[in-house]
Amino acid sequence: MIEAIPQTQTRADEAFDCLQTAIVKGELAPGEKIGELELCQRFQLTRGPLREALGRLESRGLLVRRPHAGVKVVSVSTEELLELYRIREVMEGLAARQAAARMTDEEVAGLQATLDAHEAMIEQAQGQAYYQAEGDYDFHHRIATGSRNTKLAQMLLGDLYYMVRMYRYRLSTSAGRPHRALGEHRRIVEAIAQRDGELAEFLMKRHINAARRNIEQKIEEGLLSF
Amino acid sequence: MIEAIPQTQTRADEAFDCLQTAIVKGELAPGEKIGELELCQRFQLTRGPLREALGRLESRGLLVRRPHAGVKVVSVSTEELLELYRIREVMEGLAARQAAARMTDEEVAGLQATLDAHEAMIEQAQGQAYYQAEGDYDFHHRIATGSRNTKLAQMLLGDLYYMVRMYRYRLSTSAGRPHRALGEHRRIVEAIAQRDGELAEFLMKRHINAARRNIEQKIEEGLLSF
DNA sequence: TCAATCATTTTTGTTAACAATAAAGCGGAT
DNA sequence: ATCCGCTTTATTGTTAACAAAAATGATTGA
Repeated sequence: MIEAIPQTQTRADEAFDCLQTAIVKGELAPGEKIGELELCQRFQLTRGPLREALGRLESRGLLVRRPHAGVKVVSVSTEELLELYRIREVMEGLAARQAAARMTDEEVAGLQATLDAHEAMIEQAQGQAYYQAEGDYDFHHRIATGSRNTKLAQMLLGDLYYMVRMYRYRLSTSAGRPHRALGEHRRIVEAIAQRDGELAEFLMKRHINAARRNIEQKIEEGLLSF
Repeated sequence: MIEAIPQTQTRADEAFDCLQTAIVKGELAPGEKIGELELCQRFQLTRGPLREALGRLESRGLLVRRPHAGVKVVSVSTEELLELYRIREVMEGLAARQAAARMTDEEVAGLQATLDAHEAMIEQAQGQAYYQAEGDYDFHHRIATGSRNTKLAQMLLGDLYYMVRMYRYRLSTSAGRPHRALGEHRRIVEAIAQRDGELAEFLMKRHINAARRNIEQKIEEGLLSF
């Protein structure tokens, strides 16, 4: 009974994780036709589990698959990234509202703690992009789970966030504006702590809206062209 | 070139479709442990494609799968159905807003035509539940695609609507209130036709909110207990 | 020289046999 | 009699061989 969790990770699960991170990190070029055999020897597995993983990834929209024509990673555009942010705006607004009503006090405290850690990280490391992104991801992750809305959390954590991260890697869009984002995060947590769901929703929507406009601006400046 | 679309439907696709409809229609009981072999001979296919389809369905949250323990259809609760409507409210609100800005005039005309057909159907058939549900589905379907937001449409059409239909079958929740819903639909289309995105979003949110409260009321009356 | 058709070859889709794991049933001991 | 442990068994996970389809390349005709 040393093993508390049996959790026999199946090969298909491994394949799914490996491929997902590989796609998100851009190690697999978009549009590139990629063979199953190649993937097999690359990730050290056989075609059965691989195909199962491919099916899951296709279902999630990370790659497209034409019968007998192979798989290729989805092509991405800046327009689609902006559309993703529009979806995030309404969904995470809902998540914040429900989180304000349903999060336990302990969860709220944990949320504040992550913000403190995040602030220290920014000051110390001058806002290194990686930790910045990681902190941001942690924040939104906690609120999504805090909503206690199973399907909502599933859609955000399982679909949208992976998509956003993929686009960000592809377009090398660092989150930018670390201090300002942190301030917005603080206000959102404040509203949640006061159990003010409407305010939390409003602030979260404005927060994501600002992030989207920030990307739009960069595009106009030609910094994100590709 | 008689064949415009090659579309070699693969067996895994067939399996996916068959299983999805079977789950949605409630032909597979929730919680029931169901063997792969049983599914194979039931749908006349082998385990390879079947497993691929199972992976996709698991990824979409229609069934859960524990390693070596088999698959079972997700259990559902009225609370989760209400949560689905909360998600629909914000997502379809967004869809309506974007549809107002992006739908072509032809699409708007088509939307109005479906509403006319729907109205005729209701008067003639005294609002038979099936056609009622079908018309409702068609309406929301058109707006989702009309938003021109690829991921949004994918999430609504590929995930949420199947979920909602499954819950409705399980809880035998007929949509109810056909005339009132039709009127709400008309107002939404009106707003879209006038390219008033904000109004369309507001009306759509209120429409879905009303549907949710209708279900809540039925639950309180004990009509939906199970 | 270019185009079109046919054969080759690669790659995907499918199937069936094999291995591993967990559930279930049986037996013994307390 | 009940509980614990072991063995059995059935089901899942995996692998490799097989079949089919499409892309590629060469050859032949115009």
